[in-house]
Amino acid sequence: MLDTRKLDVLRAIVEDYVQTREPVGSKALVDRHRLGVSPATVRNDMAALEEEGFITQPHTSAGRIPTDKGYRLFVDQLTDIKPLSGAEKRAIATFLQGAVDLDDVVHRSVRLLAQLTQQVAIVQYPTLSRSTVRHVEVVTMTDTRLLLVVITSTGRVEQRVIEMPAALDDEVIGELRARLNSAVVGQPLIDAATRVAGVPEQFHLVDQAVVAQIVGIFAEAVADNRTDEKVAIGGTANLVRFGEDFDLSIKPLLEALEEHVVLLKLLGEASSPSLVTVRIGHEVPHDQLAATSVIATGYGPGDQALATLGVVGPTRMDYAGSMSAVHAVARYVSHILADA
Amino acid sequence: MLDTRKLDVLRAIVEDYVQTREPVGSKALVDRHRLGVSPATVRNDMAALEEEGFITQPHTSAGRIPTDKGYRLFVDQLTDIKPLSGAEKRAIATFLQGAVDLDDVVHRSVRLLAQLTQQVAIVQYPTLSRSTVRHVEVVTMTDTRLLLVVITSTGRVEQRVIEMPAALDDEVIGELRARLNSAVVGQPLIDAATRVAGVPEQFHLVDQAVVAQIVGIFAEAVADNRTDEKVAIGGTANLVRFGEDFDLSIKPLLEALEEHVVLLKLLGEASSPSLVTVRIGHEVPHDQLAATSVIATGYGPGDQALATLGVVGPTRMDYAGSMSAVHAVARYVSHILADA
DNA sequence: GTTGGCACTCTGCAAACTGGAGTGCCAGGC
DNA sequence: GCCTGGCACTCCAGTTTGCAGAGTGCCAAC
Repeated sequence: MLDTRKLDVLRAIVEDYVQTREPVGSKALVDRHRLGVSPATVRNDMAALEEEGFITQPHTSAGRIPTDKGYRLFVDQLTDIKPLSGAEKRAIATFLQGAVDLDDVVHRSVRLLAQLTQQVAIVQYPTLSRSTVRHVEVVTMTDTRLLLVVITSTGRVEQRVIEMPAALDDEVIGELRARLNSAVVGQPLIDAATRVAGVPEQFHLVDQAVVAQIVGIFAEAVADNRTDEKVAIGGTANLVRFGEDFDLSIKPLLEALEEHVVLLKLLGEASSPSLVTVRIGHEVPHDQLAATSVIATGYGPGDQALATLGVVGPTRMDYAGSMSAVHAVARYVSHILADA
Repeated sequence: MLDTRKLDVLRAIVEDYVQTREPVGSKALVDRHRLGVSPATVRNDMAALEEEGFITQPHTSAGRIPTDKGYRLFVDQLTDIKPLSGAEKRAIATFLQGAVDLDDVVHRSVRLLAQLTQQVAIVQYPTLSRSTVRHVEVVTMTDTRLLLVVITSTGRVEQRVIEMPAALDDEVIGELRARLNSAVVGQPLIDAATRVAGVPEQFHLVDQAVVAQIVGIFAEAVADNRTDEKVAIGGTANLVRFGEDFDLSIKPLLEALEEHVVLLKLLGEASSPSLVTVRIGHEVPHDQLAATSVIATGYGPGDQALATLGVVGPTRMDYAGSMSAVHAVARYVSHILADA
């Protein structure tokens, strides 16, 4: 039904349309590509492709543009993840190498991704749920105020200020620190809340009430997955191009970028870093973004997917280039996290 | 030269133009405002105002629009910071009250500000330079890897991973922790680097080299004012309105929002929270943003200005409302920081 | 100093027009 | 049987033209 020439024609249409942003006609196609046939033949192929729903005409007597289905076929069969050039790889490596902490890694990644793809880039912070506790610190601020700091294996730091109903001895606080640490260090964060449940009863009766309260807040802070919603965004200036090139209104996208919950839904489940997910147009789980595509993949130390990163752009985008950029950045970030 | 009626006319022009987004003519003015004179008289006043450079005509036989100079006069003399309603105040208070840590305070503030003003909101994180050290924590991660955590009086947490050339005894690390803390706790962060200079020589000769290296990185991290550039941005979706209502291209603004250094220049020096700064059009220190205005003020515990927050919008904006919102949010945030 | 009137200017919008690009189809050729 | 050149047809996009409306500046009268 679709012989190789028709596939070639589809590929040519996608490539031209991505580049020129204009419906592409049969003549322009044979001029720009060595198809070896005449415009009339191409027209017949186009009619077949349109019949199958891979391309469409904005109006009679206009050129063709790919449909979402056409992009899908293009992505699935007609394009490979092209490896980046050595120079590009080196640029990525050196750019990310300089990061001093997790925040820095995330921010550098998002900038890099935005610059490489010329799209809007999104990087989710590594989820806390699958990381382990590295250290718990209890700091006295005033008599009745403590600061609880939890450091995780991915380098994230959670902190919480606690008001106590009564002062605690420095000694007791030292003991609390020790017991909390021995209860949870090395354990998955997700288990931490239950692991500390027994801590208060290890204390003197007089201190138990206060300790129980502190431990309660600790458990709460640790169970709180609000922080899983944390994301960094970059390349919003590229949105302007979307609006210009494109009839696409950038309003829904800007709104989505403000709503981190929505964003995370766009990025989708964290997949393996070696697997790049592409969602095209209506496949994106948000009605108002039917004209945008999302390219995403997971990342994390040792290839376990802790979080997702990716780019968002118009359906008419350079899929091959963006996919390889996303893939490469995810690999390097994973690498760095494994080191740190 | 400018009698009160002319000033009234200017005020009316600004108000109408802000609301309707269209050049305002003499007839429309007398219809919408009780000026008590005829259109012809208003026309004479308009001619005078134009002569003085407060208003201008986009083209002959169009209505007038305020110039930057006109807005300036309006802001300086014709408008007062109108107090917010009780309901608004309560909304601000409850919305900010729920914050659990500094990050949360900043993010809530920026959202709130964006929502109140319907502009793009910017909140700078409290500068580290003027805050004091509350606690230093040294955490062993592996034999040759330490995590240094510095907690400041404004609730910010700085962390740095350190690779050591050789392992250190737990005892030595404990001593290091104690000596670092006693050297800098309660001291201004800005002095911390010099205050720890003498720490290494207090150690056994065998450990001095390694300790010196750690202290060096500590000093570096603390002196690093890279973190002063940290800002949160909200309400970017409101940019769409700017583009629509307005011939203003949002591109330079989006670019500025990506460049935190530029942003901070826009916000300007942190002023007292009771003093709201307004920069109008060409007064904004960025050529490409000649059609935008910035309203900013400082905030910080006890009215010492640690950082700046504000909004950015088209020169044609609701100055009175935005100024009061900026003022109110700065006050509440300062209040919360003083508490925490 | 204020007002009503009047001639003039300029935009913004709609309708009409035209050139060009692209298609579909068909008959002829390899 | 598939490919090709030719041709009539369609539709958009950009331009021109015309017109109504809004606003101004100026002047003479109050």
